[in-house]
Amino acid sequence: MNSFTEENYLKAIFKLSKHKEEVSTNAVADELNTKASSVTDMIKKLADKKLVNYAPYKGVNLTDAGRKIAVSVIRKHRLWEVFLVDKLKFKWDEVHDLAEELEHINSEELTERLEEFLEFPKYDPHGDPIPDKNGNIDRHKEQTLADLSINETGIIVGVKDHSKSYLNYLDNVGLVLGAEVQILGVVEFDNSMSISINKQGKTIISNQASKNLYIKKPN
Amino acid sequence: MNSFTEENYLKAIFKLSKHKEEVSTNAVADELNTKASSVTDMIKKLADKKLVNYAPYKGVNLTDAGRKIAVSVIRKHRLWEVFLVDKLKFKWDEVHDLAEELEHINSEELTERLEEFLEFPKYDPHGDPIPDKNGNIDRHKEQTLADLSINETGIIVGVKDHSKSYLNYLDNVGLVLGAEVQILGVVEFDNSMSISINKQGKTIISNQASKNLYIKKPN
DNA sequence: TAATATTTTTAGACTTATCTAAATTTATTT
DNA sequence: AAATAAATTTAGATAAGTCTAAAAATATTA
Ligand SMILES: [Mn+2]
Ligand SMILES: [Mn+2]
Ligand SMILES: [Mn+2]
Ligand SMILES: [Mn+2]
Repeated sequence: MNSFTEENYLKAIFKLSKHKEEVSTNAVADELNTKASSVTDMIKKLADKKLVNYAPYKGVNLTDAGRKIAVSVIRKHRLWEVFLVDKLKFKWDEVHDLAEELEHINSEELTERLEEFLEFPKYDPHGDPIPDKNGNIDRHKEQTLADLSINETGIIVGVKDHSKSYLNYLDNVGLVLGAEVQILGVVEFDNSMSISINKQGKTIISNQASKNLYIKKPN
Repeated sequence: MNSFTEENYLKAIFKLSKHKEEVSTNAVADELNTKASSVTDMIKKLADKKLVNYAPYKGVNLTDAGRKIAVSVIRKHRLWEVFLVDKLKFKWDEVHDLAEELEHINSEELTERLEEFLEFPKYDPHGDPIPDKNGNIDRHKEQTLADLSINETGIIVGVKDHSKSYLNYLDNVGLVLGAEVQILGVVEFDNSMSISINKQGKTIISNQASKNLYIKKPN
């Protein structure tokens, strides 16, 4: 068995691996709000357990065994978020911290029954794909609202930033999953956008806001 | 905030307090499968936090603050057990260990929404009363099946022993919550009983089995 | 009541995870 | 290629929780 802490390190390394093959000590320290020296210690332990490949000064990456654990923790995190939002009526900006704890309860039986109870959801409340029990994940489409040009339209399918403040802001302006957004104009100076939401009105959003919204082009 | 470990000690002391005002170091050690020396250490810490009253060699008991925490952990434990059985279709002998973990997730909001989602259950799957959010608990009726005499009838309302093997056995013979039991005979030698369950057939059960079943007399 | 047994506490050690400060290695500038 | 800067690792401490073995206190029994 692995401790909560070990699971959190594996999850952090997994997340950071999307951007770079080799993950640096400092990147992990930042992600987990801890110190580089603590990261070095933990990485050595994970390397002893063959959950990461590690060469001093060269960074880490996950072994297959490590990746399997990371994905299973992510699977549980996202399933619990669906439970909290769909069944307990939490809002999408309230569930992350609770899921951060629930994700460490290790019981295949529990996870599978929860998944069934939730009717096999494919995405969590933030639009992130839920890995299946074999560890397969839908690759996330990387197109954001900021990538669209004038007059183009997109459907919101996910958020990149999961912070309470961002999610709250999105709620307030109506930028929720499934909303249809059309670009009315882009300010060249700061890339802020003027948009319509579900063909309604005109809203100005910053580049900071638009580049954190995943969209898909409508069919 | 208190650690999982502290919460487990408080819960253990609460449970043992039902039988004796002052709880002994060894009793706690037994309950938690640990050593007396570890218990002494932890009790000192809990005393520093004013969660228990402690006099060396004299035993411990909970302060109001300590009791409040213990009851809130028990409340969460029992609510999660209801969730696991009612919603996820676990059997009553499968839920204890999972609830042991879930009970430590501290969020009033979560607990209250869960309780609402479950439609404010009064009892857990083993017939134990669920404390309300103010910490009030129904006093458990202390009458067991072993207390009945020939021809008397009782409805099963709870189990004292929560072990997998006992619960499993009860399932197999049909001694589940709500079952109506009538005493057909008692063997004086070992107090084993011959009973009918829901007016059906004749089953022999040991004193060990009958004294762990809580019953109420029918109206 | 004195001897013995039991219970409880203390002493000292170990593990996990963390930190600060110092040393080392790698990267970037001049 | 030195010198300087940045990143990373090591050294040494600390805190939580646990354990074994020994000491101290309490309870039992003769
Ligand atoms: Mn989340
Ligand atoms: Mn999410
Ligand atoms: Mn239980
Ligand atoms: Mn129970």
